[in-house]
Amino acid sequence: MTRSFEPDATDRAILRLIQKDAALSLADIAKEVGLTPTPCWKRIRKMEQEGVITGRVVLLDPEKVGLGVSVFVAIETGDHSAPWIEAFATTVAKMPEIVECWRLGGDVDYLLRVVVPDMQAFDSFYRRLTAQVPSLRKVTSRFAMERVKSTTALPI
Amino acid sequence: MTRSFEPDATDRAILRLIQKDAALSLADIAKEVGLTPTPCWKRIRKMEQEGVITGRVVLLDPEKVGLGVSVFVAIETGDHSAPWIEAFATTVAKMPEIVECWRLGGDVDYLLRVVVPDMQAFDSFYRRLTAQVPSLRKVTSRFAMERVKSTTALPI
DNA sequence: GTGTAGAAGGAAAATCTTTCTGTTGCAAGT
DNA sequence: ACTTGCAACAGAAAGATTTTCCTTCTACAC
Repeated sequence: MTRSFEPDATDRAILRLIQKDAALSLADIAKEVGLTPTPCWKRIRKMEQEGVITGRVVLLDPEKVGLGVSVFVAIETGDHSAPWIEAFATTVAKMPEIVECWRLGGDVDYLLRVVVPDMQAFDSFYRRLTAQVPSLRKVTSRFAMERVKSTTALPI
Repeated sequence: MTRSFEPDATDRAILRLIQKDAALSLADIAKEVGLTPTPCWKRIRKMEQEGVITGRVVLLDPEKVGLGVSVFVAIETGDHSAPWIEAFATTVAKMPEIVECWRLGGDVDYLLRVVVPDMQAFDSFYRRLTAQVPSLRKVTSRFAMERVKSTTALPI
């Protein structure tokens, strides 16, 4: 796979800035990277069109909105067929409590992060998950005690 | 812990929208939630001041910027003292490849997600991590094969 | 050398958004 | 019924984004 996009030092500088704070005005970004607003805007638009920038979002404090409990769920499946994988992905997509789902190599097949208000809500989620997904061989839930670090900024 | 902020249905509707797309104009948001731009803006500003909204960021496609490899690192430590915990948190904060770090309850003490360009870069990271952090009892790395789901939008 | 094409930057104007002002309407409490 | 407080609205001002057009620089051909 050859990369279609090769950001130069200025592109990277812009990305580093707006990965941290997308509310910066073009004037501010431009000043930081040593350009005027126009070429800066052109670079950002190009990166949006090429799909390098996939979106702009606001981040919320989970505690403040009553969603302070994160649980990691490690799943080992007994069925590795394509239809099972596809059905599982569909189920995952439909459950908003699942904010992350990764298919892994090795002993664990899937790792989920689930966000809920409290343990009771997690229990309710857990029942729904295990009821809907067949062929689960082993499901291990680990509760997060502390969010030591969590960033959306990639180390570019 | 009593929640200082109680969002009403309109606040939640606004948050659901801008969690998905923060580039929406106030006019668009207002139309969606059935308000005019001004009260809408006041609600958003209030939520920013109260810390409910912690930031606005752009999200990047990891593949497109050459950071397509995510690795989950599960850590069991032999030292559970406060100074060790603090030193570990400091080290984690300083390593930009670590995009997430959670302290867990149960058998695994910490779970990290590490983002790197390739396996070689992961090896380099791994060496640096194990060299800098003392008293690691067990470190298990699992490579992500597929990002089935990954969202910053909380199920509010 | 000279000419040309393409890429990247910049200035200024047009357009659109955000932010602020003052005002109105509604609901709860007296 | 009257006040009080909150949340909404309309419209204006301030500010940001987006467009247009122009200049510069480099690479390549003649």
